[in-house]
Amino acid sequence: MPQPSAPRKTLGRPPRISREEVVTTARRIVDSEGVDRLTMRRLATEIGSTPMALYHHVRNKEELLVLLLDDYAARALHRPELPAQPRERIVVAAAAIHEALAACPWIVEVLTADDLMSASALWFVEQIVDGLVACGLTPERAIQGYRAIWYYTVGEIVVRATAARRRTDDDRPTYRERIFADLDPGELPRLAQAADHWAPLTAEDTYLDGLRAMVDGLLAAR
Amino acid sequence: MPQPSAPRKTLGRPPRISREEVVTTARRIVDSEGVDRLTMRRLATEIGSTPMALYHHVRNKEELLVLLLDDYAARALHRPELPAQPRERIVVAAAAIHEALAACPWIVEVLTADDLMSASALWFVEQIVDGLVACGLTPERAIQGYRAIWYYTVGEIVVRATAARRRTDDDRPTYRERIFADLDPGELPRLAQAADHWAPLTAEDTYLDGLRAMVDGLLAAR
DNA sequence: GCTATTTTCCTTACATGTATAAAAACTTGC
DNA sequence: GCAAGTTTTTATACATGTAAGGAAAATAGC
Repeated sequence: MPQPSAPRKTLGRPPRISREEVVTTARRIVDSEGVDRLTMRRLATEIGSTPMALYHHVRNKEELLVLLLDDYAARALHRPELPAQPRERIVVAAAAIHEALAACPWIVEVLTADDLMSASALWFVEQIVDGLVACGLTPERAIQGYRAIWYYTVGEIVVRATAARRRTDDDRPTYRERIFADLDPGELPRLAQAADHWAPLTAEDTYLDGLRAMVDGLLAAR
Repeated sequence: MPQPSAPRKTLGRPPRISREEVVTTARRIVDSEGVDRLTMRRLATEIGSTPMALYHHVRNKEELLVLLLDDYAARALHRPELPAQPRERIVVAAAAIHEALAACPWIVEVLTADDLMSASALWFVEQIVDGLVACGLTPERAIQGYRAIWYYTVGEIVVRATAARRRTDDDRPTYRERIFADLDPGELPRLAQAADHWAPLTAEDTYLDGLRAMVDGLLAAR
């Protein structure tokens, strides 16, 4: 792993490829052919090297994907005009992150990363935390609040993306469908009643509603 | 794939293993040696068969894991005494699901399943939806509310589990640590201020706080 | 120039999920 | 009993991530 700060005149065999080149090439593959086509071998040949050489610049494939997400965030996250009102500021900042991530289908495998992803997302995090503080939360509470929002956001994206993947994967009846088919209306009346319109309901995009609810709830807890 | 309803006197070569046997054996392996040791080959030899034979009883490994989760939920989800007050009922039901899932570390890979997982969890879902309706939400809103809670719950578990995995994987400095190390307090004051106690804060278990906030917010939206 | 050291790269090998195609073990219709 | 059809099982093969160990290419000390 190359040291970030190497003031020395470089010792050892000089590298022929760089971490940046690896990431850039990976990005090109993902952009043009989808994340499924990104294999270490493919990337290696594309870059004119061997698979194992990549592992000197990237810890493993997962780290490569995190770096890609990072790179993507830096390009896709444009800072919007934020409303002055703190509560709205929180909502808009979170929604901006959500929108960028949701537009990036391959992201799911990485999204489970620890909190705040890339450096370029930090500004949004700052806005959210600051908004929560401006609404009267203590700094600790504000951070916890941000995390709650982040959990909700990740959950929404991951669940929806997986559901979508499963749907295209296959056309046999889903587990869900079979379960809903034989619901006992005596024991589970609400679900039985909802059985028919469950699918359309879950297809709706209600991220914003949930987000607002979460923010309202966080602020009401003052 | 065996038909659920096969009234006929069974046609074709009689099966030597059953889906149930596959799941049961898989469960034994996971329970005793962890989910990492569950490979299709290992499972096959354990069961006295060949890897590809399993694929006649289970669509693929992911489905096997879903079935395992199902099985786990059926055993681990005990219906608690629910409070009479609807708001508290929602919280307790959701917390019960969360507790069971969080106690099951291998679950993450499956947790991204479409909404409501196993049949045995449906009762909890019913309680949540019913509680929301009892608090005045329309049935549609109640289902959306349940889904928001589910997203939050999945996000919490997935993010925390992945963070934990990454931590044990490696002891090199995290991405997060490096980012926090050089925060610009001018641009990101809240984060810079929080940099030191970010790690302990994120280690805290605040699921319940976020859950209450979400529920409060959902109910306030009436 | 020569050896030691350091860093990067390459070769080989393995475990894994699973696609494909053929074989095996049945029932049914004749 | 035999051909056709159906379902399960097996054998073989491939793509993938990556571990292990050695080769290559540079610098540093002599």
